[in-house]
Amino acid sequence: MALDEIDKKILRLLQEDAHYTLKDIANKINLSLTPVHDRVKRLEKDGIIEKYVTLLDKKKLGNNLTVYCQVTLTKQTYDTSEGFNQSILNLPEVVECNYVSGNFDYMLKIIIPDMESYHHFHQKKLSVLPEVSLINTVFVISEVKSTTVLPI
Amino acid sequence: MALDEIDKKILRLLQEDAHYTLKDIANKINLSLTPVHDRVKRLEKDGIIEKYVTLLDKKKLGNNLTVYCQVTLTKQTYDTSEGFNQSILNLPEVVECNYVSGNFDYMLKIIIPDMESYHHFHQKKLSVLPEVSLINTVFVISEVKSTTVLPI
DNA sequence: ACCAAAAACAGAATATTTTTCTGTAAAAGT
DNA sequence: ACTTTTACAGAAAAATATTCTGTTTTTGGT
Repeated sequence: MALDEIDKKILRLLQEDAHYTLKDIANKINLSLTPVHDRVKRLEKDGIIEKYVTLLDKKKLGNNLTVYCQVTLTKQTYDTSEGFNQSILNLPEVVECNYVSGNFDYMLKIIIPDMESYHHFHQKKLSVLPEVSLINTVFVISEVKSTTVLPI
Repeated sequence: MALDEIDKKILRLLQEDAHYTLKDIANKINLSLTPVHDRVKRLEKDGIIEKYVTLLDKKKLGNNLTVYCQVTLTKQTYDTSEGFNQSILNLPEVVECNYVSGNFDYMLKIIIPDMESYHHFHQKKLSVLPEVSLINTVFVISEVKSTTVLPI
């Protein structure tokens, strides 16, 4: 499962644009179609390549507000954690949720239309969860960088 | 540029899997190829569809540590901010960087192999930036949710 | 209400891309 | 040294995207 330099080149290209054709890639790395095809299939099978997705413009979809929620639970038990995790998975506004170290238990990233929708989300969806004790909100004022590209 | 229900169905599918074929989509929403093709092209032209990317498994690539960095700048001036922003764009470990409200100025998300690499990143790449005054690190213990899918 | 224009769609033809197949050369294992 | 495996190239086949033609529906204006 070790990646050689050719695998890395392929992954670097595909991370940037999932619509590069095999020919595009083959040309860029000076190979024929066959090895490129075989390697991509292997990378998919091995799960290095997780999936191909389409990224949409959140603002053009009307999502003009991004916030981080720092959530503290009522208890730090397994059951409490699991209950919270399950609830979060059903909330589409929550695009990231991580259990973290520090002064709070979870860091959430929320993408939502505006302050009014956030108010509603906060009051009716998040703070109502029985596991939630405290929510500290950090508002994003300006996005500097956002990438799905991992360094290889 | 208003999206009708058909556009939304197409976007919902493409968000999940950029490799759905036009035929796949056409079947799922009971249309022929032509309207699906035309709509996708329009959504691309209008920038609703931003790009198609490949998501890789960060752990299989050896990135076993995710951290949030809460950064405070030395000054809140425009020049300081811009200088910091530019530096961040060149750091591949930083996958998110947002200017935020609250007790600190920036929230960063860092994906990195291990604690040792984070130590190096913190000491040699982040804290050395002239605009940086304070760094508070929040370690991710466990990832609960991470999605590129926006609610439509 | 009527007409012209535009938009949305279906089906077929074409071009491009992916996938499979065949074979060769290099590398690895015994 | 020999076999097996791996990596690759080129070509054929299959699948997909793109373009073209034409019909129906919708829209906007009079």
